[in-house]
Amino acid sequence: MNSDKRAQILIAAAQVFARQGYKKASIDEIAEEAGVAKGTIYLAVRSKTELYEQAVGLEVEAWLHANRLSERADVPLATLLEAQLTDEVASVVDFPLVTWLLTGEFRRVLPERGESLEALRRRARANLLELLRRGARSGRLRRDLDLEEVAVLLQDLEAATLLFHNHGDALEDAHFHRWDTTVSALVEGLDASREAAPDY
Amino acid sequence: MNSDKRAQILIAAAQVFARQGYKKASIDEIAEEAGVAKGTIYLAVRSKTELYEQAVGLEVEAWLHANRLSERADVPLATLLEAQLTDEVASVVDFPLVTWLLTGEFRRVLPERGESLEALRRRARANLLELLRRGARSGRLRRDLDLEEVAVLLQDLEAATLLFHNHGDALEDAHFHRWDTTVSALVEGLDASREAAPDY
Amino acid sequence: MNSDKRAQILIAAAQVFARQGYKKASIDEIAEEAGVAKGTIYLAVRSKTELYEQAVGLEVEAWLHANRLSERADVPLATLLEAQLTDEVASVVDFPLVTWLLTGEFRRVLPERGESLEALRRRARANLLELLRRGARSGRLRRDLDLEEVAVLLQDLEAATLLFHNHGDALEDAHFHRWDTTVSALVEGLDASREAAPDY
Amino acid sequence: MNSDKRAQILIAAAQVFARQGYKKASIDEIAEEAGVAKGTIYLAVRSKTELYEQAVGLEVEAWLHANRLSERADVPLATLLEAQLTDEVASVVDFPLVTWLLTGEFRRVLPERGESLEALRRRARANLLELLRRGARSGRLRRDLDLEEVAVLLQDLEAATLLFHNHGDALEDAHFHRWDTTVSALVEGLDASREAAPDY
DNA sequence: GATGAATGAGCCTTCATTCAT
DNA sequence: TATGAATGAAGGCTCATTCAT
Repeated sequence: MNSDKRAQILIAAAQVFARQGYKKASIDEIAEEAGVAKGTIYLAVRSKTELYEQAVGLEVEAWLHANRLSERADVPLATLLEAQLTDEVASVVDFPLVTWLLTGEFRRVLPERGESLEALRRRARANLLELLRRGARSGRLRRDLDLEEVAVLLQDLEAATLLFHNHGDALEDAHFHRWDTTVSALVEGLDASREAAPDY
Repeated sequence: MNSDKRAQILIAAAQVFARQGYKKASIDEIAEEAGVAKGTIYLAVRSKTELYEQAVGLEVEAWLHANRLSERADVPLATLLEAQLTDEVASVVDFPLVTWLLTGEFRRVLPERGESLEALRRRARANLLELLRRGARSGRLRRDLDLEEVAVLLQDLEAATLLFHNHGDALEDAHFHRWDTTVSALVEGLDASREAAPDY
Repeated sequence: MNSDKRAQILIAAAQVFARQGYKKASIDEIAEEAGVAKGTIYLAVRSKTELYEQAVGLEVEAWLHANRLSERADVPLATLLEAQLTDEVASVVDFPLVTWLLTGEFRRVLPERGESLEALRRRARANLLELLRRGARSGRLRRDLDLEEVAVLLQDLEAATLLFHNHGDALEDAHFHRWDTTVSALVEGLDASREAAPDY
Repeated sequence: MNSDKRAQILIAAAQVFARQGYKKASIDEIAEEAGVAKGTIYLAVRSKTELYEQAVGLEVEAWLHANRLSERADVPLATLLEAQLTDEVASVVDFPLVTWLLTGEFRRVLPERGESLEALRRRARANLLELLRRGARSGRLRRDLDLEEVAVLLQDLEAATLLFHNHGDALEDAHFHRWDTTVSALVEGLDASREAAPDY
């Protein structure tokens, strides 16, 4: 299986899954969207379940790449983090399956694949985690933080915000105002200078 | 069809729909959950579509009843509204189909039943609307407000908040802090003393 | 089970079977037509199959009674036979299940009840057979005839004619002209004076 | 869908429909008769309704082909027509669905497909109509005749006769005697020499 | 006896999956 | 490797039949 064709299938699958939902999406429609025969899909994946997982996985990678970290080192961590969070949330509209992953729709569709779900969510935190690690290496982060845990917290914040986004209504302005405040507060709370004083 | 048995079926349907999603839920599983035979389902409803609508409808009623208005008249409207919004949002975790209704999942599942969707959403605004009407009758609300429109706004606020709630995580505290602010601002904006001056 | 109610059910069944065909007719519709509950039907018969047989049986009896023989003895046998055939054929439009019985539709519906079919067809020949027997007793019939066989022949003639009747079209006039001829020829062929001469 | 397999399915369907009637015939039984899986049926047709129509259609074609016109030009039209009618009627015993079509059973089964019924009946008149047209071209037919209407008349005659045929019994001889007379009369009535004199 | 709610086998149809080409 | 015809399990729905009242 040529890698291009494989990607072509997964992209088509992502589009159809986004359009129809998991159950209603049919292999027939995905094959047509991809411009291949039905059987070819089963050369790329073993089942519809795996097709869904792979499609989500590919979209996560594309989303991560679209939001990959810049190498600029002269910008304060707080600014970088806030920009990263905002960009990831804003770009997710082009990656609907990432929304499903972050908001838990994925779990409802494939309840028996919780493990796969967690792996994908973890992967989706890669950029944030890397950013935190850089902050830690440069000493700008409180040293008592579990970076994984912080990344999870930030991802949950993204998830919640992303859900807001889906409701393009009058609340959005109010929400984005609060968004700034929240992110600022969080990022400030991570600052090295706030490190808990040892108990002595 | 005995009313109790009908309710029993609708409740079972609500559980299975909540667990599996609309498409994946099977009449067989719903019948087993309800402890009746498959055919019995069709004594209560005419189709799976109607079963879904009725199950959502019943859950809306139960949710409205769980959050029915008290008759206390000595409490300020702003306080009552804020409490009502908070209660409705907090209780929705026990009524997953209400979540689907408010967040638009319903529309994805039954796109051809938009009318039914709107009717159910309207019904789900009943408590808020009644509270606003009481406020209007007692002169504590700006008279130039379209109460229906205000109720829609509040319902949208609930929908967004409710999506937050689904992520029972560390963000909750931060969120509830913002919640207070938002509701307060909204309710204050409705106050009679802010009424637009007539144009003369 | 009161005999009137039983008849009421069988008559309703006959009407619905005539309207819908065997398979499409539902016990529900028959019960409603009869003005009884579904369960009551099963006090009268054991199954839909039996209901069909009984309904046909009742209609055969009603049809035989509507065409019962007069006692006039002074009329030539040929005239009586011709009148009897014509009357039976003409009256069958009010007894649609008799049509089904005679034309074999019955056999297609209940292939495993061929025996019952034959019994009903035999019963439906009762008037003709009795007329033939009277003719035989009064010596007006060739003595070498098997009366049962002759009755079958006449019944088949009825069946064919009856099928013609179902096509209320331009052929009818032509057909009735031939009908006279055919019946005359047949009846004349039965005349005692034509009895085959012994071979000696 | 291979054309042979499609025909195989339609032929099997025709057999089962002929055996069981439309309602009682099951897709399962048809699939088994055809030696294919149930799903394969739905590669050939979209529904049981269409399967029935196509099966009738195929049988009509096979019947028309079995009775296709010879090219002999030296035979009188009356003789050709009589032979054609006799052949078509005689051969219909091998095409039971054609019987259903001509006698109106089709209409009882699929009352909502009256249009399809008419199209099939029209198609089933193709040979007769072509023969009439040849007669018209060679001047052997009254010129004031609507050939379609004449074909309908002949088809109705076939339908009625065909019903006779279904009772392979002692009446047949008598019937065929009348058949000759009727067809002769009809065909003679079509003769060019009987053409109505113009009104002047 | 009479009722009709309840049952569940059986039907048509869909679609994920397989496999001969 | 790629195809798509073929498969058959599974699902929504109907309706003959049963049985508690």
